[in-house]
Amino acid sequence: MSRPPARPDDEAAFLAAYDPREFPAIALTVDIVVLTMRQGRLNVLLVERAAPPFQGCWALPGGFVKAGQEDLDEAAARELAEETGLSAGALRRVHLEQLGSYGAPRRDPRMPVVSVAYLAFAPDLPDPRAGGDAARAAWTPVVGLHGGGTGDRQLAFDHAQIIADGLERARAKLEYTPLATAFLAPEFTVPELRAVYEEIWGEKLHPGNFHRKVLSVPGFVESTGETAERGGSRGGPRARLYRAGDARLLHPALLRPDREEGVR
Amino acid sequence: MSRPPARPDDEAAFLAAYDPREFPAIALTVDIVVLTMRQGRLNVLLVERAAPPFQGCWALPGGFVKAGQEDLDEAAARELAEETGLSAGALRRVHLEQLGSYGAPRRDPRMPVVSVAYLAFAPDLPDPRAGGDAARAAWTPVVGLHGGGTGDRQLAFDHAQIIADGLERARAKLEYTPLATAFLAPEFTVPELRAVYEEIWGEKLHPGNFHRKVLSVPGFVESTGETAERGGSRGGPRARLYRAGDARLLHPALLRPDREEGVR
DNA sequence: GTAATAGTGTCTATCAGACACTATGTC
DNA sequence: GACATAGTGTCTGATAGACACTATTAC
Repeated sequence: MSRPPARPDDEAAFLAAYDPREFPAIALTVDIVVLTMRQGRLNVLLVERAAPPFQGCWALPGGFVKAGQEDLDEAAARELAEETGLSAGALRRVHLEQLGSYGAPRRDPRMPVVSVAYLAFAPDLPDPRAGGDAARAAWTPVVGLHGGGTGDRQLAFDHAQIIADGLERARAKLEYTPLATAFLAPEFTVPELRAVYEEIWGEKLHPGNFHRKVLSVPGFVESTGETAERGGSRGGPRARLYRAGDARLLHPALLRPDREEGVR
Repeated sequence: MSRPPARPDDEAAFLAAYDPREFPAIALTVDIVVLTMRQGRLNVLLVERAAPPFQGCWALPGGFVKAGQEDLDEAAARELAEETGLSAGALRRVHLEQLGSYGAPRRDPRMPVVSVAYLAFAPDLPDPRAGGDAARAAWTPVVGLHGGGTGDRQLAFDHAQIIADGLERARAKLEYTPLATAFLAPEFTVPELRAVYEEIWGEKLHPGNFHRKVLSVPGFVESTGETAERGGSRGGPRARLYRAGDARLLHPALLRPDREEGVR
Protein backbone atom coordinates (compact mmCIF):
# COMPACT_ATOMS: atom_id res chain seq x y z
CA MET A 1 0.00 0.00 0.00
CA SER A 2 1.52 3.30 -1.03
CA ARG A 3 1.41 6.10 1.45
CA PRO A 4 2.05 9.73 0.56
CA PRO A 5 4.79 11.37 2.61
CA ALA A 6 3.90 13.92 5.23
CA ARG A 7 3.74 17.39 3.80
CA PRO A 8 3.80 20.52 5.89
CA ASP A 9 0.77 21.74 3.97
CA ASP A 10 -1.26 18.84 5.18
CA GLU A 11 -0.42 19.38 8.78
CA ALA A 12 -1.08 23.09 8.57
CA ALA A 13 -4.44 22.47 6.94
CA PHE A 14 -5.29 19.97 9.58
CA LEU A 15 -4.34 22.20 12.45
CA ALA A 16 -6.28 25.09 10.96
CA ALA A 17 -9.42 22.98 10.97
CA TYR A 18 -8.74 21.78 14.48
CA ASP A 19 -11.08 23.37 17.00
CA PRO A 20 -9.57 23.02 20.48
CA ARG A 21 -12.97 23.38 22.10
CA GLU A 22 -14.41 20.53 20.11
CA PHE A 23 -11.30 18.39 20.38
CA PRO A 24 -9.58 19.30 23.62
CA ALA A 25 -6.22 17.80 24.47
CA ILE A 26 -6.40 14.12 25.13
CA ALA A 27 -3.89 11.76 26.66
CA LEU A 28 -3.40 8.13 25.79
CA THR A 29 -2.17 5.47 28.16
CA VAL A 30 -1.67 1.73 28.10
CA ASP A 31 -2.68 -0.27 31.15
CA ILE A 32 -1.85 -3.94 31.45
CA VAL A 33 -3.69 -6.74 33.20
CA VAL A 34 -0.78 -9.09 33.89
CA LEU A 35 -2.01 -12.48 35.08
CA THR A 36 0.20 -15.13 36.56
CA MET A 37 -0.11 -18.21 38.75
CA ARG A 38 1.54 -18.11 42.17
CA GLN A 39 1.16 -21.04 44.55
CA GLY A 40 -1.67 -22.27 42.43
CA ARG A 41 -3.68 -19.07 42.66
CA LEU A 42 -4.33 -16.56 39.89
CA ASN A 43 -2.65 -13.24 40.61
CA VAL A 44 -2.74 -9.85 38.93
CA LEU A 45 0.02 -7.27 39.06
CA LEU A 46 -1.01 -4.05 40.83
CA VAL A 47 0.87 -0.90 41.76
CA GLU A 48 0.08 1.49 44.59
CA ARG A 49 -0.29 5.04 43.39
CA ALA A 50 2.11 7.48 44.99
CA ALA A 51 0.46 10.63 43.64
CA PRO A 52 -3.06 11.95 43.13
CA PRO A 53 -5.50 11.17 41.82
CA PHE A 54 -6.37 7.99 43.67
CA GLN A 55 -3.25 8.36 45.81
CA GLY A 56 -2.85 5.26 47.92
CA CYS A 57 -5.20 3.25 45.75
CA TRP A 58 -4.02 0.29 43.77
CA ALA A 59 -4.03 0.45 40.00
CA LEU A 60 -2.97 -1.48 36.95
CA PRO A 61 0.60 -0.94 35.77
CA GLY A 62 0.78 1.29 32.76
CA GLY A 63 1.85 4.60 31.44
CA PHE A 64 1.58 7.14 28.70
CA VAL A 65 2.06 6.19 25.09
CA LYS A 66 4.97 7.90 23.40
CA ALA A 67 2.86 9.21 20.58
CA GLY A 68 4.36 8.73 17.17
CA GLN A 69 7.37 6.86 18.49
CA GLU A 70 5.98 3.41 19.16
CA ASP A 71 3.10 1.18 18.23
CA LEU A 72 0.53 0.42 20.89
CA ASP A 73 1.82 -3.14 21.21
CA GLU A 74 5.34 -1.83 21.67
CA ALA A 75 4.19 0.61 24.32
CA ALA A 76 2.51 -2.20 26.21
CA ALA A 77 5.58 -4.41 25.96
CA ARG A 78 7.78 -1.54 27.15
CA GLU A 79 5.57 -0.83 30.16
CA LEU A 80 5.41 -4.52 30.96
CA ALA A 81 9.21 -4.78 30.91
CA GLU A 82 9.59 -1.67 33.05
CA GLU A 83 7.12 -2.75 35.70
CA THR A 84 8.22 -6.36 35.99
CA GLY A 85 11.94 -5.90 35.40
CA LEU A 86 11.92 -8.79 32.98
CA SER A 87 14.66 -9.37 30.45
CA ALA A 88 13.81 -9.39 26.78
CA GLY A 89 14.29 -13.14 26.73
CA ALA A 90 11.90 -13.75 29.60
CA LEU A 91 9.38 -11.43 27.97
CA ARG A 92 9.25 -13.66 24.93
CA ARG A 93 7.54 -16.29 27.04
CA VAL A 94 4.81 -13.84 28.03
CA HIS A 95 1.66 -13.70 25.95
CA LEU A 96 0.49 -10.13 25.34
CA GLU A 97 -2.65 -9.09 23.52
CA GLN A 98 -4.83 -6.04 23.28
CA LEU A 99 -7.89 -6.18 25.49
CA GLY A 100 -9.81 -3.03 24.60
CA SER A 101 -9.94 0.72 25.01
CA TYR A 102 -11.65 2.63 27.79
CA GLY A 103 -12.66 6.24 27.42
CA ALA A 104 -15.54 7.18 29.70
CA PRO A 105 -15.61 10.97 29.86
CA ARG A 106 -14.41 11.51 33.44
CA ARG A 107 -12.65 8.25 34.15
CA ASP A 108 -9.59 10.34 35.00
CA PRO A 109 -10.55 13.42 37.02
CA ARG A 110 -7.62 15.46 35.74
CA MET A 111 -8.23 15.51 32.02
CA PRO A 112 -9.52 13.33 29.20
CA VAL A 113 -7.48 10.13 29.23
CA VAL A 114 -8.21 7.14 27.06
CA SER A 115 -6.58 3.90 28.09
CA VAL A 116 -5.74 1.06 25.74
CA ALA A 117 -5.83 -2.00 27.98
CA TYR A 118 -3.67 -5.04 27.35
CA LEU A 119 -3.88 -8.54 28.75
CA ALA A 120 -0.79 -10.59 29.57
CA PHE A 121 -0.39 -14.24 30.56
CA ALA A 122 2.89 -14.96 32.33
CA PRO A 123 4.52 -17.88 34.10
CA ASP A 124 5.46 -17.38 37.73
CA LEU A 125 7.56 -14.22 37.70
CA PRO A 126 9.86 -12.72 40.32
CA ASP A 127 8.47 -10.03 42.61
CA PRO A 128 7.93 -6.79 40.74
CA ARG A 129 9.80 -3.62 41.45
CA ALA A 130 8.16 -0.31 42.15
CA GLY A 131 9.14 2.65 40.03
CA GLY A 132 8.00 5.92 38.59
CA ASP A 133 4.79 7.08 40.20
CA ALA A 134 4.23 3.75 41.95
CA ALA A 135 4.86 3.51 45.68
CA ARG A 136 4.74 -0.27 45.63
CA ALA A 137 4.07 -3.07 43.20
CA ALA A 138 2.73 -6.44 44.19
CA TRP A 139 1.14 -9.59 42.89
CA THR A 140 -2.40 -9.68 44.18
CA PRO A 141 -4.68 -12.72 44.31
CA VAL A 142 -7.61 -12.23 42.00
CA VAL A 143 -10.13 -13.97 44.25
CA GLY A 144 -12.46 -11.43 45.81
CA LEU A 145 -10.77 -8.57 44.00
CA HIS A 146 -13.70 -7.69 41.81
CA GLY A 147 -16.32 -8.74 44.32
CA GLY A 148 -16.18 -5.52 46.27
CA GLY A 149 -15.73 -7.36 49.56
CA THR A 150 -14.34 -5.75 52.69
CA GLY A 151 -10.83 -7.06 52.23
CA ASP A 152 -10.53 -5.64 48.73
CA ARG A 153 -7.89 -3.25 47.73
CA GLN A 154 -9.52 -0.12 46.42
CA LEU A 155 -8.84 0.11 42.72
CA ALA A 156 -8.21 3.39 40.93
CA PHE A 157 -10.04 4.71 37.87
CA ASP A 158 -12.11 2.05 36.09
CA HIS A 159 -9.44 -0.58 36.63
CA ALA A 160 -11.81 -2.94 38.44
CA GLN A 161 -13.86 -3.10 35.26
CA ILE A 162 -10.77 -3.58 33.11
CA ILE A 163 -9.63 -6.47 35.30
CA ALA A 164 -13.09 -8.03 35.15
CA ASP A 165 -13.04 -7.78 31.36
CA GLY A 166 -9.55 -9.26 31.27
CA LEU A 167 -10.58 -12.21 33.41
CA GLU A 168 -13.56 -12.91 31.20
CA ARG A 169 -11.31 -12.75 28.13
CA ALA A 170 -8.86 -15.12 29.83
CA ARG A 171 -11.62 -17.61 30.64
CA ALA A 172 -12.77 -17.56 27.02
CA LYS A 173 -9.23 -17.83 25.63
CA LEU A 174 -8.57 -21.02 27.56
CA GLU A 175 -11.42 -22.63 25.70
CA TYR A 176 -10.13 -22.32 22.18
CA THR A 177 -6.42 -21.53 22.45
CA PRO A 178 -3.52 -23.36 24.11
CA LEU A 179 -2.61 -20.23 26.10
CA ALA A 180 -3.01 -21.98 29.45
CA THR A 181 0.52 -23.22 28.80
CA ALA A 182 1.72 -19.59 29.00
CA PHE A 183 1.17 -19.77 32.77
CA LEU A 184 3.47 -22.76 33.16
CA ALA A 185 7.17 -23.54 32.90
CA PRO A 186 8.44 -24.71 29.49
CA GLU A 187 7.92 -28.30 30.63
CA PHE A 188 4.81 -29.17 32.54
CA THR A 189 2.53 -32.05 33.41
CA VAL A 190 -1.09 -32.53 32.46
CA PRO A 191 -2.21 -32.16 36.11
CA GLU A 192 -0.41 -28.81 36.25
CA LEU A 193 -2.21 -27.74 33.11
CA ARG A 194 -5.49 -28.87 34.60
CA ALA A 195 -4.81 -26.79 37.71
CA VAL A 196 -4.56 -23.68 35.50
CA TYR A 197 -7.93 -24.38 33.95
CA GLU A 198 -9.52 -25.11 37.31
CA GLU A 199 -8.18 -21.92 38.86
CA ILE A 200 -9.19 -19.62 36.02
CA TRP A 201 -12.54 -21.22 35.35
CA GLY A 202 -13.22 -21.66 39.07
CA GLU A 203 -14.42 -25.22 38.59
CA LYS A 204 -13.07 -28.67 39.29
CA LEU A 205 -12.52 -30.71 36.14
CA HIS A 206 -12.61 -34.46 35.79
CA PRO A 207 -8.92 -35.57 35.89
CA GLY A 208 -9.28 -38.58 33.65
CA ASN A 209 -11.42 -36.94 31.00
CA PHE A 210 -9.26 -33.80 30.99
CA HIS A 211 -6.12 -35.86 30.49
CA ARG A 212 -7.53 -37.76 27.54
CA LYS A 213 -8.99 -34.59 26.03
CA VAL A 214 -5.73 -32.63 26.16
CA LEU A 215 -3.76 -35.41 24.52
CA SER A 216 -6.40 -35.85 21.82
CA VAL A 217 -6.32 -32.23 20.59
CA PRO A 218 -3.73 -32.03 17.81
CA GLY A 219 -0.84 -29.70 18.59
CA PHE A 220 -1.91 -28.78 22.10
CA VAL A 221 0.99 -30.52 23.88
CA GLU A 222 3.86 -32.72 22.81
CA SER A 223 5.61 -35.26 24.96
CA THR A 224 9.18 -34.75 26.15
CA GLY A 225 9.58 -38.43 26.99
CA GLU A 226 10.51 -37.46 30.55
CA THR A 227 8.57 -37.73 33.76
CA ALA A 228 8.30 -35.35 36.69
CA GLU A 229 10.79 -35.65 39.53
CA ARG A 230 8.15 -36.25 42.11
CA GLY A 231 4.64 -37.61 42.30
CA GLY A 232 1.64 -35.55 43.34
CA SER A 233 1.93 -33.51 46.53
CA ARG A 234 -0.22 -36.04 48.32
CA GLY A 235 0.95 -39.18 46.57
CA GLY A 236 0.41 -40.82 43.25
CA PRO A 237 2.62 -41.79 40.34
CA ARG A 238 5.01 -39.34 38.71
CA ALA A 239 3.34 -37.54 35.83
CA ARG A 240 4.78 -37.34 32.33
CA LEU A 241 6.22 -34.07 31.09
CA TYR A 242 5.02 -32.15 28.04
CA ARG A 243 5.92 -29.04 26.11
CA ALA A 244 3.49 -26.65 24.41
CA GLY A 245 2.67 -27.85 20.90
CA ASP A 246 2.47 -25.86 17.70
CA ALA A 247 -1.29 -25.34 17.62
CA ARG A 248 -2.56 -21.78 17.85
CA LEU A 249 -6.19 -22.83 18.15
CA LEU A 250 -7.64 -25.89 19.82
CA HIS A 251 -9.78 -28.19 17.68
CA PRO A 252 -11.95 -29.36 19.10
CA ALA A 253 -12.10 -26.73 21.82
CA LEU A 254 -12.19 -27.39 25.55
CA LEU A 255 -15.58 -26.03 26.49
CA ARG A 256 -16.38 -24.78 29.94
CA PRO A 257 -18.95 -26.87 31.77
CA ASP A 258 -22.38 -25.57 32.74
CA ARG A 259 -22.71 -22.65 30.40
CA GLU A 260 -26.40 -23.34 29.85
CA GLU A 261 -27.03 -20.79 32.60
CA GLY A 262 -26.35 -17.12 32.05
CA VAL A 263 -26.53 -17.37 28.32
CA ARG A 264 -29.70 -15.38 27.89
CA MET B 1 -16.69 3.00 43.70
CA SER B 2 -15.86 6.42 45.08
CA ARG B 3 -14.01 8.85 42.89
CA PRO B 4 -12.33 12.00 44.16
CA PRO B 5 -13.40 15.15 42.37
CA ALA B 6 -11.00 16.88 40.03
CA ARG B 7 -8.83 19.37 41.83
CA PRO B 8 -6.87 22.12 40.12
CA ASP B 9 -3.79 21.03 42.05
CA ASP B 10 -3.85 17.64 40.46
CA GLU B 11 -4.04 18.98 36.99
CA ALA B 12 -1.28 21.45 37.61
CA ALA B 13 0.91 18.74 39.02
CA PHE B 14 0.20 16.53 36.09
CA LEU B 15 0.93 19.19 33.53
CA ALA B 16 4.14 20.11 35.30
CA ALA B 17 5.36 16.54 34.94
CA TYR B 18 4.24 16.40 31.35
CA ASP B 19 7.12 16.51 28.92
CA PRO B 20 5.84 17.51 25.47
CA ARG B 21 8.82 15.90 23.78
CA GLU B 22 8.15 12.58 25.41
CA PHE B 23 4.38 12.82 24.99
CA PRO B 24 3.68 14.93 21.94
CA ALA B 25 0.14 15.86 21.02
CA ILE B 26 -1.93 12.92 19.98
CA ALA B 27 -5.30 12.73 18.31
CA LEU B 28 -7.94 10.09 18.82
CA THR B 29 -10.44 8.97 16.23
CA VAL B 30 -13.10 6.33 15.92
CA ASP B 31 -13.41 4.45 12.64
CA ILE B 32 -16.28 2.10 11.98
CA VAL B 33 -16.45 -1.05 9.89
CA VAL B 34 -20.16 -1.08 9.04
CA LEU B 35 -21.18 -4.36 7.46
CA THR B 36 -24.50 -4.98 5.78
CA MET B 37 -26.02 -7.36 3.28
CA ARG B 38 -27.14 -5.94 -0.06
CA GLN B 39 -28.50 -8.24 -2.75
CA GLY B 40 -27.07 -11.15 -0.88
CA ARG B 41 -23.53 -9.79 -0.82
CA LEU B 42 -21.62 -8.49 2.17
CA ASN B 43 -20.92 -4.77 1.86
CA VAL B 44 -18.86 -2.33 3.89
CA LEU B 45 -19.50 1.40 4.13
CA LEU B 46 -16.68 3.50 2.68
CA VAL B 47 -16.23 7.24 2.16
CA GLU B 48 -14.06 8.94 -0.42
CA ARG B 49 -11.66 11.38 1.14
CA ALA B 50 -12.03 14.92 -0.15
CA ALA B 51 -8.87 16.26 1.48
CA PRO B 52 -5.29 15.12 2.01
CA PRO B 53 -3.88 12.89 3.15
CA PHE B 54 -5.03 10.07 0.93
CA GLN B 55 -7.21 12.47 -1.05
CA GLY B 56 -9.32 10.47 -3.47
CA CYS B 57 -8.75 7.25 -1.59
CA TRP B 58 -11.56 5.41 0.11
CA ALA B 59 -11.59 5.13 3.86
CA LEU B 60 -13.70 3.94 6.73
CA PRO B 61 -16.25 6.39 8.09
CA GLY B 62 -15.16 7.94 11.32
CA GLY B 63 -14.05 11.08 13.01
CA PHE B 64 -12.40 12.62 15.99
CA VAL B 65 -13.48 11.76 19.50
CA LYS B 66 -14.82 14.73 21.46
CA ALA B 67 -12.45 14.17 24.31
CA GLY B 68 -14.05 14.34 27.71
CA GLN B 69 -17.52 14.84 26.28
CA GLU B 70 -18.48 11.34 25.26
CA ASP B 71 -17.58 7.74 25.84
CA LEU B 72 -15.90 5.86 23.01
CA ASP B 73 -19.07 3.86 22.38
CA GLU B 74 -21.06 7.08 22.17
CA ALA B 75 -18.57 8.58 19.75
CA ALA B 76 -18.88 5.53 17.52
CA ALA B 77 -22.67 5.64 17.65
CA ARG B 78 -22.63 9.35 16.85
CA GLU B 79 -20.34 8.88 13.85
CA LEU B 80 -22.43 5.96 12.66
CA ALA B 81 -25.60 8.05 12.82
CA GLU B 82 -23.95 10.96 11.04
CA GLU B 83 -22.54 8.87 8.21
CA THR B 84 -25.59 6.73 7.59
CA GLY B 85 -28.29 9.29 8.34
CA LEU B 86 -30.12 6.75 10.45
CA SER B 87 -32.73 7.67 13.02
CA ALA B 88 -32.19 6.74 16.64
CA GLY B 89 -34.85 4.09 16.29
CA ALA B 90 -33.22 2.47 13.28
CA LEU B 91 -29.88 2.58 15.05
CA ARG B 92 -31.24 0.40 17.82
CA ARG B 93 -31.39 -2.46 15.38
CA VAL B 94 -27.69 -2.08 14.56
CA HIS B 95 -25.16 -4.08 16.54
CA LEU B 96 -22.10 -2.03 17.48
CA GLU B 97 -19.04 -3.32 19.31
CA GLN B 98 -15.45 -2.22 19.79
CA LEU B 99 -13.04 -3.96 17.47
CA GLY B 100 -9.63 -2.74 18.61
CA SER B 101 -7.24 0.19 18.59
CA TYR B 102 -4.63 0.97 15.98
CA GLY B 103 -1.65 3.16 16.68
CA ALA B 104 1.28 2.39 14.42
CA PRO B 105 3.67 5.36 14.64
CA ARG B 106 3.16 6.86 11.18
CA ARG B 107 -0.21 5.45 10.21
CA ASP B 108 -1.32 9.05 9.67
CA PRO B 109 1.38 11.09 7.94
CA ARG B 110 0.24 14.35 9.53
CA MET B 111 0.61 13.62 13.20
CA PRO B 112 0.20 10.82 15.72
CA VAL B 113 -3.36 9.56 15.46
CA VAL B 114 -4.67 6.52 17.28
CA SER B 115 -7.89 5.06 15.99
CA VAL B 116 -10.35 3.08 18.05
CA ALA B 117 -12.07 0.86 15.50
CA TYR B 118 -15.65 -0.32 15.87
CA LEU B 119 -17.54 -3.06 14.11
CA ALA B 120 -21.22 -2.72 13.18
CA PHE B 121 -23.70 -5.25 11.82
CA ALA B 122 -26.68 -3.66 10.11
CA PRO B 123 -29.68 -4.82 8.10
CA ASP B 124 -29.99 -3.46 4.57
CA LEU B 125 -29.75 0.31 5.02
CA PRO B 126 -30.59 3.17 2.66
CA ASP B 127 -27.80 4.68 0.62
CA PRO B 128 -25.46 6.72 2.79
CA ARG B 129 -25.00 10.44 2.48
CA ALA B 130 -21.66 12.13 2.09
CA GLY B 131 -20.73 14.82 4.54
CA GLY B 132 -17.89 16.58 6.27
CA ASP B 133 -14.59 15.72 4.66
CA ALA B 134 -16.10 12.94 2.56
CA ALA B 135 -16.61 13.53 -1.14
CA ARG B 136 -18.82 10.48 -1.49
CA ALA B 137 -20.06 7.61 0.59
CA ALA B 138 -20.98 4.22 -0.78
CA TRP B 139 -21.66 0.65 0.12
CA THR B 140 -18.84 -1.44 -1.31
CA PRO B 141 -18.85 -5.19 -1.82
CA VAL B 142 -16.32 -6.83 0.42
CA VAL B 143 -15.26 -9.49 -2.08
CA GLY B 144 -11.84 -8.71 -3.46
CA LEU B 145 -11.53 -5.62 -1.31
CA HIS B 146 -8.71 -6.92 0.85
CA GLY B 147 -7.19 -9.11 -1.82
CA GLY B 148 -5.31 -6.29 -3.46
CA GLY B 149 -6.74 -7.11 -6.88
CA THR B 150 -6.71 -4.66 -9.75
CA GLY B 151 -10.31 -3.64 -9.29
CA ASP B 152 -9.81 -2.68 -5.67
CA ARG B 153 -10.50 0.72 -4.34
CA GLN B 154 -7.33 2.06 -2.79
CA LEU B 155 -7.86 2.24 0.95
CA ALA B 156 -6.43 5.01 3.10
CA PHE B 157 -4.29 4.63 6.21
CA ASP B 158 -4.32 1.10 7.64
CA HIS B 159 -8.00 0.70 6.90
CA ALA B 160 -7.49 -2.40 4.79
CA GLN B 161 -6.06 -4.11 7.86
CA ILE B 162 -8.90 -2.86 10.06
CA ILE B 163 -11.47 -4.20 7.61
CA ALA B 164 -9.67 -7.54 7.48
CA ASP B 165 -9.68 -7.71 11.27
CA GLY B 166 -13.36 -6.78 11.33
CA LEU B 167 -14.24 -9.50 8.85
CA GLU B 168 -12.38 -12.09 10.87
CA ARG B 169 -14.18 -10.93 14.01
CA ALA B 170 -17.49 -11.16 12.15
CA ARG B 171 -16.76 -14.69 11.00
CA ALA B 172 -15.96 -15.73 14.55
CA LYS B 173 -18.98 -13.96 16.03
CA LEU B 174 -21.37 -15.88 13.80
CA GLU B 175 -20.14 -19.07 15.37
CA TYR B 176 -21.09 -18.44 18.95
CA THR B 177 -23.57 -15.54 18.90
CA PRO B 178 -26.91 -15.05 17.16
CA LEU B 179 -25.69 -11.82 15.53
CA ALA B 180 -26.29 -13.10 12.01
CA THR B 181 -29.89 -12.01 12.64
CA ALA B 182 -28.66 -8.40 12.87
CA PHE B 183 -28.18 -8.48 9.08
CA LEU B 184 -31.81 -9.42 8.47
CA ALA B 185 -35.23 -7.84 8.76
CA PRO B 186 -37.08 -8.37 12.06
CA GLU B 187 -38.79 -11.39 10.53
CA PHE B 188 -36.75 -13.77 8.44
CA THR B 189 -36.63 -17.33 7.18
CA VAL B 190 -34.07 -19.98 7.93
CA PRO B 191 -32.82 -19.98 4.32
CA GLU B 192 -32.24 -16.22 4.59
CA LEU B 193 -30.27 -16.79 7.78
CA ARG B 194 -28.28 -19.50 6.06
CA ALA B 195 -27.46 -17.11 3.22
CA VAL B 196 -25.88 -14.74 5.75
CA TYR B 197 -23.68 -17.49 7.12
CA GLU B 198 -22.71 -18.66 3.64
CA GLU B 199 -21.80 -15.18 2.47
CA ILE B 200 -19.71 -14.25 5.52
CA TRP B 201 -18.03 -17.62 5.88
CA GLY B 202 -17.60 -17.98 2.13
CA GLU B 203 -18.81 -21.57 2.19
CA LYS B 204 -21.94 -23.41 1.16
CA LEU B 205 -23.72 -25.03 4.09
CA HIS B 206 -25.91 -28.10 4.04
CA PRO B 207 -29.50 -26.74 3.95
CA GLY B 208 -31.10 -29.59 5.86
CA ASN B 209 -28.52 -29.84 8.60
CA PHE B 210 -28.37 -26.06 9.00
CA HIS B 211 -32.12 -25.86 9.38
CA ARG B 212 -32.24 -28.50 12.09
CA LYS B 213 -29.23 -27.05 13.87
CA VAL B 214 -30.65 -23.51 14.04
CA LEU B 215 -33.96 -24.69 15.45
CA SER B 216 -32.23 -26.91 18.00
CA VAL B 217 -30.15 -24.14 19.60
CA PRO B 218 -32.20 -22.71 22.49
CA GLY B 219 -33.10 -19.06 22.04
CA PHE B 220 -31.55 -18.58 18.61
CA VAL B 221 -34.83 -18.02 16.75
CA GLU B 222 -38.49 -18.14 17.69
CA SER B 223 -41.34 -18.88 15.34
CA THR B 224 -43.83 -16.21 14.33
CA GLY B 225 -46.34 -18.80 13.11
CA GLU B 226 -46.35 -17.08 9.71
CA THR B 227 -44.86 -18.16 6.41
CA ALA B 228 -43.10 -16.12 3.75
CA GLU B 229 -45.15 -14.56 0.97
CA ARG B 230 -43.27 -16.37 -1.74
CA GLY B 231 -41.27 -19.51 -2.13
CA GLY B 232 -37.62 -19.56 -3.07
CA SER B 233 -36.50 -17.44 -6.01
CA ARG B 234 -36.21 -20.54 -8.13
CA GLY B 235 -39.12 -22.50 -6.70
CA GLY B 236 -39.80 -24.49 -3.61
CA PRO B 237 -42.25 -24.24 -0.75
CA ARG B 238 -42.75 -21.05 1.22
CA ALA B 239 -40.45 -20.93 4.23
CA ARG B 240 -41.65 -20.27 7.77
CA LEU B 241 -40.86 -16.93 9.38
CA TYR B 242 -38.88 -16.48 12.58
CA ARG B 243 -37.79 -13.67 14.88
CA ALA B 244 -34.49 -13.41 16.74
CA GLY B 245 -34.70 -15.23 20.07
CA ASP B 246 -33.45 -14.11 23.46
CA ALA B 247 -30.13 -15.97 23.47
CA ARG B 248 -26.97 -13.89 23.58
CA LEU B 249 -24.71 -16.86 23.04
CA LEU B 250 -25.31 -20.01 21.01
CA HIS B 251 -25.07 -23.33 22.81
CA PRO B 252 -23.99 -25.41 21.22
CA ALA B 253 -22.19 -23.13 18.78
CA LEU B 254 -22.39 -23.31 14.99
CA LEU B 255 -18.84 -24.20 14.10
CA ARG B 256 -17.31 -23.33 10.77
CA PRO B 257 -16.44 -26.35 8.65
CA ASP B 258 -12.88 -27.26 7.70
CA ARG B 259 -10.95 -25.43 10.34
CA GLU B 260 -8.43 -28.24 10.66
CA GLU B 261 -6.29 -26.31 8.18
CA GLY B 262 -4.68 -23.06 9.17
CA VAL B 263 -4.81 -23.82 12.84
CA ARG B 264 -1.11 -24.16 13.38
C1' DG C 1 -44.00 -30.38 -16.66
C1' DT C 2 -39.31 -29.31 -14.89
C1' DA C 3 -36.33 -27.95 -11.63
C1' DA C 4 -35.12 -26.04 -7.46
C1' DT C 5 -36.14 -25.54 -2.68
C1' DA C 6 -38.10 -26.22 2.49
C1' DG C 7 -38.12 -29.25 5.76
C1' DT C 8 -37.88 -34.05 7.98
C1' DG C 9 -36.04 -38.78 8.78
C1' DT C 10 -32.18 -41.71 9.48
C1' DC C 11 -27.68 -43.45 9.96
C1' DT C 12 -22.80 -43.06 11.48
C1' DA C 13 -18.60 -41.29 13.39
C1' DT C 14 -17.15 -38.34 16.91
C1' DC C 15 -17.14 -36.26 21.31
C1' DA C 16 -18.16 -35.00 26.31
C1' DG C 17 -18.88 -36.75 30.50
C1' DA C 18 -19.68 -40.41 34.07
C1' DC C 19 -17.80 -44.27 36.18
C1' DA C 20 -14.62 -47.94 37.11
C1' DC C 21 -10.16 -49.59 37.68
C1' DT C 22 -4.97 -50.27 38.10
C1' DA C 23 -0.53 -48.75 39.17
C1' DT C 24 2.37 -45.74 41.57
C1' DG C 25 3.60 -42.48 44.50
C1' DT C 26 3.63 -39.42 49.43
C1' DC C 27 3.09 -39.41 54.14
C1' DG D 1 -0.40 -49.27 55.57
C1' DA D 2 -3.59 -45.48 54.36
C1' DC D 3 -4.67 -42.56 50.98
C1' DA D 4 -4.38 -39.61 47.11
C1' DT D 5 -3.10 -39.31 42.32
C1' DA D 6 -1.77 -40.50 37.11
C1' DG D 7 -3.48 -42.56 33.54
C1' DT D 8 -6.48 -45.97 30.86
C1' DG D 9 -10.78 -48.52 29.68
C1' DT D 10 -15.55 -48.44 28.84
C1' DC D 11 -20.15 -46.99 28.45
C1' DT D 12 -23.87 -43.57 27.33
C1' DG D 13 -26.08 -39.56 25.59
C1' DA D 14 -25.45 -35.60 22.58
C1' DT D 15 -23.94 -33.83 18.36
C1' DA D 16 -22.21 -32.95 13.39
C1' DG D 17 -22.47 -34.33 9.00
C1' DA D 18 -23.84 -37.32 5.06
C1' DC D 19 -27.58 -38.98 2.60
C1' DA D 20 -32.28 -39.91 1.37
C1' DC D 21 -36.85 -38.48 0.78
C1' DT D 22 -41.37 -35.83 0.40
C1' DA D 23 -43.97 -31.83 -0.40
C1' DT D 24 -44.34 -27.39 -2.41
C1' DT D 25 -43.47 -23.65 -5.28
C1' DA D 26 -41.48 -20.60 -9.50
C1' DC D 27 -41.07 -20.60 -14.13
